[in-house]
Amino acid sequence: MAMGMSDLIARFINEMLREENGTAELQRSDLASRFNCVPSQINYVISTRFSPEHGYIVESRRGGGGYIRITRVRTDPEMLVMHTVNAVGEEIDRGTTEALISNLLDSGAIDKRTARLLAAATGDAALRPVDPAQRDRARAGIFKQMLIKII
Amino acid sequence: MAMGMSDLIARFINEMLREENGTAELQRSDLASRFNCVPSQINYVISTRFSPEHGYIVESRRGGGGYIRITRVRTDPEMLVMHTVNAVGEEIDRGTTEALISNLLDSGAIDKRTARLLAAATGDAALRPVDPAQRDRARAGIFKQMLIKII
DNA sequence: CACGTAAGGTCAAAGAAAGTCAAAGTCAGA
DNA sequence: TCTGACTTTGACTTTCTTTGACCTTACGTG
Repeated sequence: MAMGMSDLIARFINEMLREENGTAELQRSDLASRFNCVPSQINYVISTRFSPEHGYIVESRRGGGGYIRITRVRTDPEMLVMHTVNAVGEEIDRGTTEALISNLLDSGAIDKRTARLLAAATGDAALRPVDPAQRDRARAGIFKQMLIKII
Repeated sequence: MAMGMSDLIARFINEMLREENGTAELQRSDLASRFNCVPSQINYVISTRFSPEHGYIVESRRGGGGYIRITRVRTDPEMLVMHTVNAVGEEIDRGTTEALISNLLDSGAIDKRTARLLAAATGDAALRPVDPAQRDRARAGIFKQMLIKII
């Protein structure tokens, strides 16, 4: 398992989250010096792995006694899926679809296998036979039907 | 048996897969320099010999600490799925698709939920936006892509 | 209240991998 | 010998990470 600095930091934060079940409070410069990296790397890790889209709330305060608090929020999976269905209109492009799928995956609403299936069914390879002009409409139809049945 | 570069690389990867039973994580540029070839040749080997159609899942990440992970997923049920993939031609009608799906379900190759997803993605409701003349081709594309990724 | 110091925030540039694609090369079989 | 399939290469692209300079906000003390 390849592990860069950012992955190590993320793992550390996850550890904290697990130990204090669901919430981690840290000091940016502390963490940075513990890992021998620049402070802003902590922000990078947080914004790429603990963003709201990943299911976390991040609060912070500057100045003396400052901190960063990360809280894991568990959204109801069904709610999220329905929300996604409603977010899909008459048509949807591939990029947006992928983003929605990985949101669902990250938030735990669907598992990896399901994500792969959704991606497979709405991907370019699968839709190649469809007239490009209709592709986004077809994608929307397929995606929504699958999501509806997922629940 | 002539052994070109690609075959050697493939053999090497198979070795890794065997040693770490079923999963190999590699770094493209590393492997490339070990075999004195250009990095993109690794992609060639992977796409010709370790594709999903061959029964592998390939995941990767770019950037610092990037990697390519290949996982073998060959079991009996998967063989059946692959068999089904190969049975689907350029186009397929809804009835036949449903029959194949319930075959897979009956044989235990896929579970009920997966069957529902397959049916949802290839059903009339999902394909309504697609021009009727192209529908069977689209269905075939979607069905096959999903089956390939089902593993 | 002003101001110094101690946090954290932002952003963009540089660096590190992997991906894509098409041209050029090989080679076995008709 | 010709042709088509498979390989090899390399230029260019995209994505993710690391770093650092500079900005903003909160305390706490004189």
